[in-house]
Amino acid sequence: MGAKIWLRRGLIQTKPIVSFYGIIVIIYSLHLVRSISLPLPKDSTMTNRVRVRFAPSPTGPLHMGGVRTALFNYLFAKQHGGDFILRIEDTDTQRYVPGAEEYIIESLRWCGIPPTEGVTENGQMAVEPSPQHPHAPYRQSQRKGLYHTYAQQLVSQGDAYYAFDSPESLESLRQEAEAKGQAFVYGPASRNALDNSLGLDAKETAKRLSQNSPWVIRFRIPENQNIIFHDLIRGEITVQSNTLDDKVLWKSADGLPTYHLANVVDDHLMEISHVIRGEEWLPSLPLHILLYRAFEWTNSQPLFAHLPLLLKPDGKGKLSKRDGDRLGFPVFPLEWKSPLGEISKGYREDGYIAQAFVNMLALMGWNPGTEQEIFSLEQLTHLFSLDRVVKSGARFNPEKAHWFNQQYLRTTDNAELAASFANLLTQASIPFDPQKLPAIVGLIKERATFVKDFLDLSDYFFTAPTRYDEKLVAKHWKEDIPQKIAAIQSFLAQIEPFTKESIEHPLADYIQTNEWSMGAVMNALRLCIVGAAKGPGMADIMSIIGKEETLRRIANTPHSQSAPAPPLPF
RNA sequence: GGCCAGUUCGUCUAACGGUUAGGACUCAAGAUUUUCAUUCUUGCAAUAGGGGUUCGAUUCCCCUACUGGCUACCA
Repeated sequence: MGAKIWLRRGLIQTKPIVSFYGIIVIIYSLHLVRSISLPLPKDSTMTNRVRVRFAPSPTGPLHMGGVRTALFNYLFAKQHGGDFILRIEDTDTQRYVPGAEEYIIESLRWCGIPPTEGVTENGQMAVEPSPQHPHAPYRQSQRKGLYHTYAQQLVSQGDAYYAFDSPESLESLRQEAEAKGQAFVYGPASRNALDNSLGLDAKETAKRLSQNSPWVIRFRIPENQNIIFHDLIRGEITVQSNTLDDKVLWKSADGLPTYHLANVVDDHLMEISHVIRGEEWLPSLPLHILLYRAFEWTNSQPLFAHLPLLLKPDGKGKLSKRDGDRLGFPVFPLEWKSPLGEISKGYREDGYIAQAFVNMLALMGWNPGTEQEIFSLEQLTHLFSLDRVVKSGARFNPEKAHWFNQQYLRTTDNAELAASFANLLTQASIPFDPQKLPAIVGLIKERATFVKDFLDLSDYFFTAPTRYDEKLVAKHWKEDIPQKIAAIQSFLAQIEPFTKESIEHPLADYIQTNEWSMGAVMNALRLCIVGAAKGPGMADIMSIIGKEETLRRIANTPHSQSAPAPPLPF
């Protein structure tokens, strides 16, 4: 436990703590005599620079869970003055989706968490190594040759072998086992009876390989070992090697490595210090640990942290694209058009402020231990800690997402909001005075969650009411009202200049000196000007729409001049 | 089925052996306000169950239940 924390500290400090590591090594060896215990602490000669990577697969748009993983990587890197690398894991040629890579890059950019390495300024993946991008290329499909060498190395060391079993034969073995209520495992217990190079001599294997028969390379899981490893979030985990299977490292289908091989090789070559990824990878960690060991890279092996998953708002399982469609909230940061033309909502297009989205994501599975909930990216960078990442999955709550946006909206500058509101008004063909927009926005933004709410919240600033809320009419348009409104009309006509200050108190005084009910008169006036029970103070509204428009609206209110007024025809 | 991880209000979470178990979202009530909203106050609401260890367990250990992930020539 303590060691876990110390290990982390050791890594992120710049001063050498050789003797300290020495102690840890001794403790380890005493403790785990017959077990493989990894990771061992870093070799003190290596650089202690924090280097993390976000390594998505371009099989579709980046899910908000993926964005959160990227965010945590970004925060961790920034906090330690390290590097945040984007690596594209496109070794699955079957599921590759054009445009997904660009989408990922654009999403990170929108969220304000762009990678510092792997992507050049124009948003393209760096292909040629450069001082800024020393490990290019960062697309695994372009690193193919590299992996082959390492796969061969494992075979020649005896840590991996060629397997010739057809997918069909494996499938039937699986079904057989399933029929008996068991699970088929291609591993220590079964591999000797299967069609692979373990039972063949070198000549025979070479012959089989040259015969053009399809082959894969499988990792040879060692037998009867307790594999003990550490996760920065979950602590120590032990797995019995016999329960693992001999995973395919090299595919015959497309002649590319699988995730497991490519991932370990690249993390090593790219000098990754911490692997921060989703919990779905936890079951593969023992395999990865074994791979580091086989390559004898344990001294520079990264530390691992597996993040809890994001769960559906209701029901069972992890958050998926369908939940968004079903419940009406975005699951993706940006809108996505699939190659088939299917459109998925995005937070950006739905009107979310990027920082609100990021803030919400940061608090899913992490918290600083205080009661503060609103954080700038800057603050998050200072406060973030893997120690405070929660272990259990977090159910996503769309309502809380609204709340975050509401919080950010009200602190956003009026001029900035006015600019996006102006676009909205133009689209809706509503004429407006750009000069007045910031003031209007300032009056209504506390009532809104999104900029798009402004439309309904402020319609009366741009157009006179055409309908009058019936309930309000019944409640506030009493028999004596038309007379009083007519009097107020005359009173307002005398006010010059027509500003909030010149209206507010004089009007209140006028009403009071007449010994009228403030509520009754003001509500009736609101009915004339707004047509509904909404909006800021009447003086605010009237000063913005101007004297002329104010008087016109009063005059145009049905029955405002006649007295007594019949309650119809509103 | 097997393996791994998890389990505190409806939801997100705090409390790293001693608290009237705290906060936030949602919901409800009240106050303020010329309306709506904001704001403020209050309320509803939780330690999965069972065993241990301990003076004392949400916290440590074990069992059970449940939840999630993985179990592909996908990542």
